[in-house]
Amino acid sequence: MTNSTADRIIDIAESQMRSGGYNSFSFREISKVIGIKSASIHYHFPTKTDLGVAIANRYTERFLEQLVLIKQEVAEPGERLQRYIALFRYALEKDQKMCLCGALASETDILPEPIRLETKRFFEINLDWLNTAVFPDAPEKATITLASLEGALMMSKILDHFEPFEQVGHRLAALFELCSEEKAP
Amino acid sequence: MTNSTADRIIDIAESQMRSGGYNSFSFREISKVIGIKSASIHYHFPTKTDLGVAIANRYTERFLEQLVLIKQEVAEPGERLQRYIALFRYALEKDQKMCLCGALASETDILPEPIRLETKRFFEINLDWLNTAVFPDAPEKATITLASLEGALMMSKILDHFEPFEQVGHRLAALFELCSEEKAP
DNA sequence: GTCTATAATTTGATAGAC
DNA sequence: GTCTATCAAATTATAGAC
Repeated sequence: MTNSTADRIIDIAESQMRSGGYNSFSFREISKVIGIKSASIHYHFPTKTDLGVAIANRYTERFLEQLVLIKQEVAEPGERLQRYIALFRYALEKDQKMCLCGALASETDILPEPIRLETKRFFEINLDWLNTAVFPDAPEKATITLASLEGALMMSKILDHFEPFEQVGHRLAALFELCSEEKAP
Repeated sequence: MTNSTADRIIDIAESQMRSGGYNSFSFREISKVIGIKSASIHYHFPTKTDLGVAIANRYTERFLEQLVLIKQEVAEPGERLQRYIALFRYALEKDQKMCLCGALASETDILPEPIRLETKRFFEINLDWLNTAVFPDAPEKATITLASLEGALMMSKILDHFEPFEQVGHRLAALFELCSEEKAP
């Protein structure tokens, strides 16, 4: 059994969005790839905003599934962090693309409101998870973890090399282990 | 004396690019804002790619000027880092926009080649500067500094709050001061 | 569910007058 | 340098047949 047409539409649109943002996917392009007419896409998703929300929602829900899985399978916070980093590494090395919500967050100002809210939700969910599952003590660590991973994807894409991402992943592990509890001046 | 038309074109296009990326600015929109016809813009910049390169180049050169200035005015690495962080804070709090090259790097795959290369140059220049002026000992720190600052802008934009950026800025300072020299397992 | 046909708008770009 | 006029292409979207 294969995917539904709606799923395939989301597949292709998501891929294009992760490459070039919200203004970089079109009904025509999607229709060419899957071999139907662009008018048919409107049957599944009446407007472009509707499709955009569906894409962001599926992406966030799938990501959340992985977060739940990690929490179930791994108890030790340091190893949970490694598994979390691996989610972003997968995006970079296998998909060779940005995190969808990272690509969208860079365009916050031009996103239709429903898509902006769904993108925001992705970041809130990730911060919540990091705060509870990895850094129960220091809330700022969740922020720098997510920020540096999103930035690392961006840098590895433009520099066309995995090294920036791996350096950040390595540093995050060190940050976790070595600076466990300190105070600022 | 006021700016030249070419400068004003770049001003507006840069602003739109920083809000929504490369596919988010158009000759028509620019022409409306500055009160000339879109055909006139082609006199200054024959193609959209030409304009895009000019925008990225001016942005990078201006940023580089600031980096040189910091190096001249401040000797202490920790204070240099504070001044560096302030460049990004300015982008967020005064312009209320992404770093131009951060917005473009997220769209690496769809950028015309000359724009991609100019964007890449921005990151290379920043890493070079951080490595020589702030972290002469540990090269990976430059990467996590730039990555987390770009990611912090992205997060503060989508979460619509300065807190993520300030948390990252605070953490970077702590990273600099407290984990000055350690080894990983 | 998918098609044809079409509308209305926007886009980057060019030719040539002034 | 800026204009008018125009173009070809791409965009989102709708109406209605099958």
